[in-house]
Amino acid sequence: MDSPRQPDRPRPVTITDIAALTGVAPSTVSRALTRPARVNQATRERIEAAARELNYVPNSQARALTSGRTRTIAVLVSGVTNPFYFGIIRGTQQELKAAGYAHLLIDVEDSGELETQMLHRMRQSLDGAILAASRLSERELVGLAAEIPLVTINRDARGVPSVVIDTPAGIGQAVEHLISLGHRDIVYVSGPERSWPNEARWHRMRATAASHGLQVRRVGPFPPERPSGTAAADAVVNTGATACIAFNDLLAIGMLTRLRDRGVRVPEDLSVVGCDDIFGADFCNPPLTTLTAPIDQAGRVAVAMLLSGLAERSTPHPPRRCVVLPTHLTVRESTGPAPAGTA
Amino acid sequence: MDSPRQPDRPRPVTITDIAALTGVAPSTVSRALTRPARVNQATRERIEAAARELNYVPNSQARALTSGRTRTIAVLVSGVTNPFYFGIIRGTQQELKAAGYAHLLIDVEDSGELETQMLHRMRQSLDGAILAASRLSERELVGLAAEIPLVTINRDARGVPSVVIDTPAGIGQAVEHLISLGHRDIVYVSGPERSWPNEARWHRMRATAASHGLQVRRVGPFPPERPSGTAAADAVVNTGATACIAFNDLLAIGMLTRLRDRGVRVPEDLSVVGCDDIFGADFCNPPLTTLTAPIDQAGRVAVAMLLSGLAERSTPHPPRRCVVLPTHLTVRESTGPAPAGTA
DNA sequence: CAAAAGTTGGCAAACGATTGCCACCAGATT
DNA sequence: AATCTGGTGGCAATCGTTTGCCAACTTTTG
Repeated sequence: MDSPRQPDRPRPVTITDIAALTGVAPSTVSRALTRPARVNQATRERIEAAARELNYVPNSQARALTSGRTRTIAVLVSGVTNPFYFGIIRGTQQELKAAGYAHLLIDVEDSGELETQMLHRMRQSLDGAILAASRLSERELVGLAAEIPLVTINRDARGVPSVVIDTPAGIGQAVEHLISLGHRDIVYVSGPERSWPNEARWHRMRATAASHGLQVRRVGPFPPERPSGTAAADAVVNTGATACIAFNDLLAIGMLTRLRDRGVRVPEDLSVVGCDDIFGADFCNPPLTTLTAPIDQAGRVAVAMLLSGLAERSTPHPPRRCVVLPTHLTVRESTGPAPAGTA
Repeated sequence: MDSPRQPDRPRPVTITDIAALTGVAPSTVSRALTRPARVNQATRERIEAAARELNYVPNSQARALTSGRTRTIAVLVSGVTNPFYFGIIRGTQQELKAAGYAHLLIDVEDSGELETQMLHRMRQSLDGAILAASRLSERELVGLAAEIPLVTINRDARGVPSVVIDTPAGIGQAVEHLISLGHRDIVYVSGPERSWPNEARWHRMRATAASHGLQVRRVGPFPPERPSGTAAADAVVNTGATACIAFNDLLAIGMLTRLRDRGVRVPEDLSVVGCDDIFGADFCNPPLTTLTAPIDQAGRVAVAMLLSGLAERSTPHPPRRCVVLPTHLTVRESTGPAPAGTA
């Protein structure tokens, strides 16, 4: 084990080197650098100077070994294809960088298996994890949360801190918007059936419609991707409805493309509402009326919650928290008055 | 240091636990798990069974400490806002996951400072890094490459392996396309002046035009973001040109929005070409003619190069490689015949 | 002035794994 | 029968850092 590293790459500087240079013990160097109050100011300054001079960088693996903390947080997303997650990634990245944590990105590709497995395997290298759009059951989630500090996004599970974007509330606004435009026949274009937000959106839509004495229908489920918009659009056209709310913008944008190809005019013949207000929702054709969600903020808040939870460890029972972020309806050009004939 | 970890979180299983359970020495367990040929088959099977039973997961920090390898690769992007990097992130993520490496995401926000600093600080926790869109000078780049294995994307520096997307070749195609449509006055909408691809695109555009006896102009520089499209559009309109090629799609899409607001018809009054074919280029209004770049593939190839370089370490001089990925022009609806009056 | 209290620094034992070296034991070779 | 060889397994050092404990010294206090 003389030199497992490259011959051309110099051995990194260690606290022992600094100790040798300043004539103190390695332990003193360690303390000077991590608990400044623990050593004499003069000694500390000598050590700091030497560290700077040698261009010392602490070895985080070695540090993690004793301290148990790695200053690394994993962010699990399901499919890096979906622009929705870019907000999450951006938000978490910002906040983690600011706090001096590393950002480990994991794509679990919609697989609960992969999700559990990855988290389990990496739990020793992580201080915590953010689960954006978990496919896990409540039981699995709680089990994992016992292994490693967790915060979920858009997935409410008892006992696991979470950030949820209140799209359902926005759905209420969207339904009111459509009803006020004279629509009486509105369908929901469903996303993945086992997705928590999907069900929440559908329930709220039904409830709001019911409070106006209307019934709503549902088509799908469709994978929440652009290509599925084709089938979704066709399905909606077949229902004869005058308006629809899609599970997310990706699906809605896909539908827009198909409707245009079929010669169905939006919003004259059919009004379309999306969810999330992702990149592109404002410049598609026509610009999409959608539920604007504070996606970046969700990522930032999730990180903040996770880190604050890490700080106040070993309290009797960690304060279970759930932050709800509001959404609002952004009206653009994909919604309009109901066609006259059907009023 | 009795128990630095949480009281409620059980101490993870170590090779010592397995050793105790099977009655062998820890070193034997280590060998059974990492060099199966080195131990007797019977012993190995007992150890493997025990490991499985105890649900053993090796501690990667400890492993890294002796081996020097962390199985972690950093991906540096400049601004997670730019959809171009979505592709890079996706591509690298896929390939890294397949190879069993962790994906550390770092946003360096267009700052060369941050880039060097981050890489320098993390070099001991990384097996290598992928630099997408580096702002570093050639000298800095070569210096860093001596510290840690590097592969750059779209940044050609002598001695540093790189993947470059051959957008300049595509620019040639785009210019031919515009000339064949009758355009004689084409301007380049410049991105950041110190960006390597920006200069490469501009040079190729000028060269291609020159070979047809045409001169081209240049406006900018503009930050390669959507909002800058407003200023860019105004600048192009002022030139009186009939066609333009923008540094990237983000800028082009921003221009489209502005042109529409100003009542400038695309492509009737002005043809617009973008670069990259990012998410959204196909559904904006009008759909954008652009240079389709294999972005994901660039990420995948970069990872493959980096990892293969890692494997064949300690060869006298690492084979300097540079992979060039082709692009092609995707014609959509933002380009058309030059206006009659100007022909 | 002695005892108590507070500072400051060093020793050495962890953390969990890897690995060079050696010892032991078969079986093969001479 | 003595030696060699190859296959197995253990010992102990090592990676770089942290931290409990103690010793030495300084300062305060009664």
